Amino acid sequence: MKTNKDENTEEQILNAAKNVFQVKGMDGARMQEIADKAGINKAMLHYYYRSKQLLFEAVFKTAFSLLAPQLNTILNDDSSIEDKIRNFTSNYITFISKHPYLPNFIIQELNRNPDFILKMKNNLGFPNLEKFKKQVKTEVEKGILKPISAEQLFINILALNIFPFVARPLIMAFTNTNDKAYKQLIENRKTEVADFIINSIKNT
Amino acid sequence: MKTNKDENTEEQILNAAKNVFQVKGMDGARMQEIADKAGINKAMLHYYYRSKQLLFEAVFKTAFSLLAPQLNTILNDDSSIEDKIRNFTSNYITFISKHPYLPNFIIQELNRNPDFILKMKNNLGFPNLEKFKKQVKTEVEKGILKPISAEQLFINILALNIFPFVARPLIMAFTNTNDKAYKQLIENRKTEVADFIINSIKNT
DNA sequence: ATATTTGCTAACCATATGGTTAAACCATCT
DNA sequence: AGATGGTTTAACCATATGGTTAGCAAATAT
Repeated sequence: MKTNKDENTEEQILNAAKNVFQVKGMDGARMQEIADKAGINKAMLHYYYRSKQLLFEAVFKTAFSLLAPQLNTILNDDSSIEDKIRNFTSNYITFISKHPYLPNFIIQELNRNPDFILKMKNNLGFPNLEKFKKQVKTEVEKGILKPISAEQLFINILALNIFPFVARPLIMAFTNTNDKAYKQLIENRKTEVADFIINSIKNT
Repeated sequence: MKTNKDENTEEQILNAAKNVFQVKGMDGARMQEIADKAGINKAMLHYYYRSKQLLFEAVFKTAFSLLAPQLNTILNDDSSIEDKIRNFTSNYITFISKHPYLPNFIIQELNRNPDFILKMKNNLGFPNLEKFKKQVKTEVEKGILKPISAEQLFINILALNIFPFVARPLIMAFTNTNDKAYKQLIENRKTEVADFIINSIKNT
């Protein structure tokens, strides 16, 4: 019996859980707080999701499945490496700006429990580097790009895009910026990061 | 009355606390586990450090004061930007390889409690960008470097060096590498990251 | 030698927390 | 109307957890 109201409750729980888990992590999150945010009784959490662990996994999976497609953009379309980098950098920073807790949440929880990613790997749509590797190799051979391994390039792209969100408090302290200035700094990166990468790898 | 034995106990606690806190974080750490690892009674933790919070702060401060001097290397010596980047990249990756939990610990806990860094900012030896900024400006004006803001360059350097340690489980999954292969990949970055950055910013 | 301070432990405490239960509620079907 | 079955709640439970206390042990001072 899936009335509207039922679906709402389940979704409300997931939403509240998303907020709490992403901000406080598995260990810091409290079932009571999730229930309060969802505006329901704590017992409902268990009615719908059985346990904290399962509720957490539901949140983690939706978070991860939000992030993965973004990566596939750069891996699986047919444009040139340069275009891919420009597109990805701009899109990704825009995307994360709307979900600023996402990368940190995923990275943190994977460090807490590295085996967790094995469950994700089986999912359809898990990022796969094969096409990207071939493409980098081809463009290097053609002399479009300077020699670089696809893995290292991929890591660099991720690092330059994701790190400013993950290490935000640290960087804000080092660079002496407030929220507004940091937002601007991130905004600038939408094009600067791509330029930075392409400057480095493109043959002239 | 600081006998050897006393100092040993206090240090043993700090050491055990370091291990537990760095792996499990403030929320995931248990006082009992710290006591067990230190081989002493739980009450001793409170005898020496009063509360979990204070013990945690002691750990955090030592961790942070281990990391900060590394950053000052790149900021405050007199070599050229290029040399700084080469030195820093190699040294930093070597250093972190010996303390792999450090960056993630600091980043995670700062996200949990951003105000925490204010306490650090007052410490002597807190990284300061002023000299680095001037130097970048000078080298850009001289035409040695392509135009880039010192802040963005600094963020890029940090990102490329630190991110592979922070996001290790994620990257291992994406690139399909095991522990050994990942270690090699990191090893290669000691020079490749510097090349990557310098390629990007140096005028030819 | 004795008193005193310091280091340490076992037992205990109050509270927080994830989870359960029994009963109430409410919509739908007969 | 009354039975049925999914949904929701208040009250409850067992355990984990940070923290405290009273007293012992050992070193230091007198």
